[in-house]
Amino acid sequence: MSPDPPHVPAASRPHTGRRRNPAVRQAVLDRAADLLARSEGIAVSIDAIAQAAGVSKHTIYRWWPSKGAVLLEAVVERAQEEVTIPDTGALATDLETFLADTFRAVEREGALLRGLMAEALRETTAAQGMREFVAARRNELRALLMRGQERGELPAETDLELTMDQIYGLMWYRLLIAQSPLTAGVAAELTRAITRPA
Amino acid sequence: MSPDPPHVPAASRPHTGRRRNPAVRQAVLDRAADLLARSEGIAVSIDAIAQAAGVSKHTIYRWWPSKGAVLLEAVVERAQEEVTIPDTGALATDLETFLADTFRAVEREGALLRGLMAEALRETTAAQGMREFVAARRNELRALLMRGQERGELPAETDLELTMDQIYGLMWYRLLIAQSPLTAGVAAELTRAITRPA
DNA sequence: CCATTGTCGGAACTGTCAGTTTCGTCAAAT
DNA sequence: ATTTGACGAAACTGACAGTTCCGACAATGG
Repeated sequence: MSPDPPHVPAASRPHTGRRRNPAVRQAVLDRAADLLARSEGIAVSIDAIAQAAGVSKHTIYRWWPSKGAVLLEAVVERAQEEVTIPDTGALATDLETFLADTFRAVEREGALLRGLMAEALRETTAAQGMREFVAARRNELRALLMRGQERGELPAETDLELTMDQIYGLMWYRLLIAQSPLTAGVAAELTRAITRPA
Repeated sequence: MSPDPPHVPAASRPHTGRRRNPAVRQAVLDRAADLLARSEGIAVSIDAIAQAAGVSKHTIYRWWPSKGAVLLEAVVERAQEEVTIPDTGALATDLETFLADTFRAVEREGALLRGLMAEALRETTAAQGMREFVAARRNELRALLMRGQERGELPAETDLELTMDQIYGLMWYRLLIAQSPLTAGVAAELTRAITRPA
């Protein structure tokens, strides 16, 4: 997930030469996310990111293998502190809160996620990274659902993987295809549909 | 959906000059679909389609406004006769059959749909066309679900739009992101989840 | 038969963009 | 002071979408 420096100093010789400027990394990621979020539809070029960040293209390609990798890391960094995993003891409450938080974050960073998806569809490294990112998010949701299932709030025979596909599927579908909103109301309704008492 | 001829003959003067060669249209669409289905991951270029179809690029751009439009029409044409809408009188049976058929078609033309999605994410006309295509598919499913709802096989308060988002969402999610299979078993399980007795 | 209208292939062209390379500069560590 | 490596500037390559120009050819109307 983090950038892959091509010149890794050997363990024996700790370091020589000028050190990497951390401000560069941050500037690139921040401006990449900004540009992506702003320029709805139009693709964001590496040149544009470089110029906006006040950084040379060379430097970007020193630390990231491709444009997709930059976008991916920008998304991951933004998404990191967006959603907390609730644990109130009631599945319906936990799920609705989680979904509402997630949807809000997705609505805010929608253009960014669309741009990332576009990249993932034409570049293997971005696709791989995105699958890892998505898997991490799934793990959070799975834990939440399993707690509910263990408490008997969800039938034991419910296939959680399928349920998660329905949830995240709906989210991406609305984001990418239908372009319909992901409101708190949708979170509530979806929660009702999933936890519908048997 | 159909190509938009830039030189529409006026109604008063029926036609003059050489007529359009229908074989060209078919060759372009067929080879576009083939290339798209085959070249998993790598984008298909207009030059490649033109060469494979034995047609000049000029001719393609005479009849289609953009690459996305070509891909879209190729997909639509392939999808036209793939799925029939069952009406057996039992929602569970109808839905499972419909989903199994749909999933089989999607599995077969997965690369094609991914290519189309990539195009739709960076081009407005392709995105617009895809939304229309998707809406048409939704209408079929909606009719199927409504019949079941009227028979009381689905609670009256079930939001069909949300249900369809869950179904098509799962499909696209697996196709685009998870890259997990869409088997007949998934169709059965999803049907159970949707028609779960209250 | 012949002028007109429009289709088609070939090929050159423009513009954009990802990714590479070269060069010169500057900072940190020995 | 010398080495190692980070950085900017800028030129470059190659791919590709979309455009334009040309010349050939086919259908139609007179």
